[in-house]
Amino acid sequence: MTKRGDSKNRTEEGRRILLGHIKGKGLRWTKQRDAVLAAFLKANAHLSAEELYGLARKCCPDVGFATVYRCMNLFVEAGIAKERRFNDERVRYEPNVMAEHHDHLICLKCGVISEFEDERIEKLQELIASAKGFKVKHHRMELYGLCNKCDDS
Amino acid sequence: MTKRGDSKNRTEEGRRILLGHIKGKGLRWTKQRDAVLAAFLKANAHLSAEELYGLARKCCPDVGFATVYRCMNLFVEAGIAKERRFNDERVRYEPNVMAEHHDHLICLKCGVISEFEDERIEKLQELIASAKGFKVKHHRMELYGLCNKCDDS
DNA sequence: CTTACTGCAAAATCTTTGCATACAC
DNA sequence: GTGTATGCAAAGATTTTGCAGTAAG
Repeated sequence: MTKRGDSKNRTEEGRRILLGHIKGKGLRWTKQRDAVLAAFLKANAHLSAEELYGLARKCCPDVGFATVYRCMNLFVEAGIAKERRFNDERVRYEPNVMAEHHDHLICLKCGVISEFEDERIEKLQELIASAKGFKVKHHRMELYGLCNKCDDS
Repeated sequence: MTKRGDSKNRTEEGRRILLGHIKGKGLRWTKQRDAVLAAFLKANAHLSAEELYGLARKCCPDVGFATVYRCMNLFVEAGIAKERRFNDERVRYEPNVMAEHHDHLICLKCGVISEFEDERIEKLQELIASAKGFKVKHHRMELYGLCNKCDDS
């Protein structure tokens, strides 16, 4: 069992949080939202809107592109998704359920995205920022390079 | 005098490098390229294509938008400019002449972009990456927060 | 029944490209 | 002269929005 919890737990927790957000705001639960949510949480990856559109349509063919975007914006608002943009490409969405803060390693060849967390980095950032009179709210740290597999070949 | 050299030196060096690149490839030196280059190097900031367009037109009114983009792509190719995209906004260009590697602090309120360099960060990155079997090629580290001025108000 | 949600297509935004003309070399 | 560079407008790519119909509560 990973730090993040298994896929089943995450999916249940994600649905619970989203339902709370929806009820609290007088919004509605629809089969499209369910399809996009399921695709999003099951994958546990950094998917683009296009990829989510493809996945969601597998179980609910009448999902439109706009709905995927509207869903993802809703999920971000509800706190269960985070937007990421690596390598200046399109936005990708990352599940934010039962997840700790982390940064990313991106393989330039195969595109695999790996996550890491390092307390020393967090502390150094505070140090550097305060030396410049900045108060850090959030940060972004991405390491681009070659993963084990791609470096060999 | 800063680490980066003063604006005059940087401009001369940038022009020298670009001219070398242009001659080497059989390209041509035009007044538009000169105008965009001058605007870009004089500002020494993180400007968008739109901002560069505005500046370049001041001394050369017949510069088009497409030319600004074409120029900036050429400058990146020649190695005198770097593309940056903060906060998922549009691309901004940063002079890369007589400049050391550095990372950025971005104020969320006033948008000011400050640069910093820290050897400890670089070393930690290598450490973290190699623990994951990654070989780092480049990285991106951005701290978002409030600068001195904006935190007070 | 009320009004939020949807799909579609059109718009917005940023960047690149095609084309005929202008101009370095 | 030859071929690169330019401006313009049109096309691309990604994301958002307007609208009339659909459906959740």
